[in-house]
Amino acid sequence: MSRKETILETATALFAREGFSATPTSAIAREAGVAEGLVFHYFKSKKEILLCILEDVAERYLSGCRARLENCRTGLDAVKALIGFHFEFGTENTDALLVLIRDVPGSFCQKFALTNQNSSNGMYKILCIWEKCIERGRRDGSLRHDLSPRETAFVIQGMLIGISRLRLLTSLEASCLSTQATDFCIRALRPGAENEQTISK
Amino acid sequence: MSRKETILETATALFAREGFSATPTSAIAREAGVAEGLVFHYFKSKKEILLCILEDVAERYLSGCRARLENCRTGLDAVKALIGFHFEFGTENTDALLVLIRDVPGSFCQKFALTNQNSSNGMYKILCIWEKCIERGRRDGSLRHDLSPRETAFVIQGMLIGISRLRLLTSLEASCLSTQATDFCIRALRPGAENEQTISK
DNA sequence: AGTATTTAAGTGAGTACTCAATCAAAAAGA
DNA sequence: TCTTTTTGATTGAGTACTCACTTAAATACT
Repeated sequence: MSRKETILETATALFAREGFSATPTSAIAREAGVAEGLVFHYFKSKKEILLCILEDVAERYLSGCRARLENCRTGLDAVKALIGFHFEFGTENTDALLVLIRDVPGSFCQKFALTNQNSSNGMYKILCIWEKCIERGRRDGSLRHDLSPRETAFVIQGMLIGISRLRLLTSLEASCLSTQATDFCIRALRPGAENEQTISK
Repeated sequence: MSRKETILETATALFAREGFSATPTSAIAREAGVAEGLVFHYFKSKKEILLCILEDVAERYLSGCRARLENCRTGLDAVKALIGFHFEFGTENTDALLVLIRDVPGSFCQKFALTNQNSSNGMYKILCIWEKCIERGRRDGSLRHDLSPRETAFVIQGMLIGISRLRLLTSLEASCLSTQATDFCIRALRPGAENEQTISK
């Protein structure tokens, strides 16, 4: 592993544990076993380290989602595949995910906000993937046809990140959570009794 | 409004916007229109300000939940009431909620972790409230009887905070989200087709 | 030799927090 | 009632320290 990679990985672990602002670059260098100057040789600023971590994790998450979608016959299959992948990814990338959960709502709000539907925005891309899944399921009949794709996508995405967040804060075992969350979603999305569906409040 | 309250409110707004670690006490004092020393007259440390904010919001959320539960006949009613309250609370307390979402996973992890099921822990108390709702709904038949209360509570709580988080990051209108989330949950929790329920993956 | 990597020793701005000193108003004493 | 004492609110300059980042020299590689 290159020095640069070592620095990135150390920073990821520290940002996950202490948060971005509370982690000094001196600590990153110390933990990585390099001089502090080297950190600034590879990254022009501390913020760039964070952006690098976030870009990396977003890209891996996105490509993982796309890979899982390839063998899906129906929209329902796709939903199951994406949820399964989400929790798999979460258990294998706890640190990176924690950084995302902790520090994205940070001073980077403008940059990452979904309001500017910048196509370079990872979160927005994932929302679109979910949206397409819902639409597909509606068409092929594997999901309820009274779902509104955009809002449903929003609910699911919020739910998945929220559950991961809660899990990371409580260190509950994930295996069970993944199936519970999947079942929960499937029941909410699968066709059936669409007319009783007006009573929300 | 007393000076102390002014300081607390200013700190809440700044922590929500910039994050705890990235907000200097000097900024709190400046924005609140007081001398920096006064901040430390009322709070013995910067961290104590954060704890004060978090305790306050947790307490208000909890008492709000309890109040809403009083007029509920069934478990299903309770679920609807709690979800409705969650989003109401979120729109009226965006700043405090943002602080919670941003800075609870912070250096306070031990303090707030659900693993130590400290009864003074707000998050744990809310989880318990949800658990009781599920159990109640199972008994009175308004919710599926194959739900496992603890895990379902976990999924719902994660979902609610996750959706709020996503909303705060994207400033989407909340009214629609509340009903969407409620419908989603109701469909997942309401009795019906319990035997098809084995196929999670 | 010459280029790329790595280091140690800075630098100055900014940090949380302290403290001695005012000031106004309440409490106590006459 | 009028003075004296005490109290708590408030200030802002000061302290010790940490921060992100720089620089110039040393080391390793080719």
